[in-house]
Amino acid sequence: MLQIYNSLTRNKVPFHPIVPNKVRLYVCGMTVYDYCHLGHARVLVAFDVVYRYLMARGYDVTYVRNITDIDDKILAKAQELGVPFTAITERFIQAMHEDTVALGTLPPTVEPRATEHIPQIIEMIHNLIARGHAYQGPNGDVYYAVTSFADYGKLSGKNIEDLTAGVRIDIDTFKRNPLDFVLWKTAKPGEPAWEAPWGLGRPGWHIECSAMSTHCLGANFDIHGGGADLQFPHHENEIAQSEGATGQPFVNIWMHNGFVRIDEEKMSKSLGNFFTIREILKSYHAEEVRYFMLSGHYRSPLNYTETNLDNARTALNRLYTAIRGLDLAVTTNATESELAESLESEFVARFHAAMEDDFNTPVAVAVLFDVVRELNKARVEGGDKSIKLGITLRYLSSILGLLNTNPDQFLQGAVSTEIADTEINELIQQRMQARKAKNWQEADRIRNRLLEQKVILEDGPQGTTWRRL
RNA sequence: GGCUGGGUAGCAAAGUGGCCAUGCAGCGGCCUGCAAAGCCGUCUACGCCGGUUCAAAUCCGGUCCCAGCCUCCA
Repeated sequence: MLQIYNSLTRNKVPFHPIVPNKVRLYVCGMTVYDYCHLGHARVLVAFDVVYRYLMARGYDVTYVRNITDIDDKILAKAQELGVPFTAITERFIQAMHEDTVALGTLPPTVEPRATEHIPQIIEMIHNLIARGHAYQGPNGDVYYAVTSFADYGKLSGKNIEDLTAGVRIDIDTFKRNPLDFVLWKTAKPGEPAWEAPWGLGRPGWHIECSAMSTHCLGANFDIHGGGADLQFPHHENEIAQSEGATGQPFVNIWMHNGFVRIDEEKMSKSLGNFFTIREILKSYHAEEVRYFMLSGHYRSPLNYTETNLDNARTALNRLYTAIRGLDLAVTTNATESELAESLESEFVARFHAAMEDDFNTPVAVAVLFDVVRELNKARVEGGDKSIKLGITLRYLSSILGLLNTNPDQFLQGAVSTEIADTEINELIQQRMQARKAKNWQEADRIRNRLLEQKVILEDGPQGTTWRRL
């Protein structure tokens, strides 16, 4: 039985989809005004694994991940560069897609954009006003009245009194309550704007997610995810908006992933201590980044260090080395039931037990290494058992989005420009001659020379193979 | 100040009452021309102080430290 930690109730709950066998999943995606950093990579990978695992369990999953393509920061950047805001969003949407492809994440079922859902946003604001949850201020902006929603604070464990006590004094406010937030923002001259009953303007940040999720998945759906920093106020406000507008319960399970940290501090744009995905990919294979993310539980903080990425590299090398040279063609795109005869059920069961416990990837990964040990032992003997273990390893890894590359390609792949494959092979040939002549000094000289180029040679019964460090 | 989480060996990271996590690194051995890879064995743990229990890293109380949210943020 799959158990998922629900941020709303702060405990693990058995997962029962609202519609049997169907899962509706919404994840807050990116605001596209800059390149994605490792923190974004973590959300992408964490929910990619949730998506993959739910599908592996046989669920028909609708995965919605939105794009925020209208927002103050986007407008600020457009102004700074003197270009239309769409030039900014187009550029960074494309960059984001490049990053998601590089990270090996599956594309979501739908990727809605705020600017393409203005009618739905307007309709929801209209409903909120009609139901007494929203009002138009003297400045023309439309606000959500937090005191009109009795459950406000239920997700983040806050209450209106405490929040009010700590609120900053905002002199030019047109809000009835300092905690009220903008649903519709009146456009200043020159700003992009859409027609609405309350005048030309644009949606506030929180309303778009309510409108898009409801539009794509219905008023009540199964799982809503995002980074832990979105829990308050963003997700709290989404609940207030959606439940206020529809009168129905909004989301059954809220999932929040932990942060990526640098020097024990949250990685974020505002702190300026971030690495973009594309920067990291200059030094590390995307799969190493993914392994690094999965080596910790999705709710725990994850400390970014080069040592940790290097550890991910050696760990992944061990996994790939285990299946190198095995003929596992049969596994391509097969489902678990199709593969049943080819899998070692004990490891499959342990893997599922780990994943069913709130997607416990560190334990699931540990199972992979147990498979590796058995596999390496079986390979000495040869025969069917090693194939079966290899298929098991690759199948289970695929659920985590790992080991999808050809092993030789991965182990010999260059991350940055280094010594060319042809030159490596030439040197290996030279060394082979030296070894035949038992000229060990020359053989070792060549091996050391390659090692300086971060190429490791492995002499086996079938000849010499190589891999990059 | 209010509210969440967390402190596990050299590093990373699970576990949550009694038995092995796991990966890397270290040490010893096997294998190898020597290595590498692999296999076998092995050493470093549960922040601190009390308590409950036959038994606690795991439960309870206290205490110290860390991170996050309360402002845009994945």
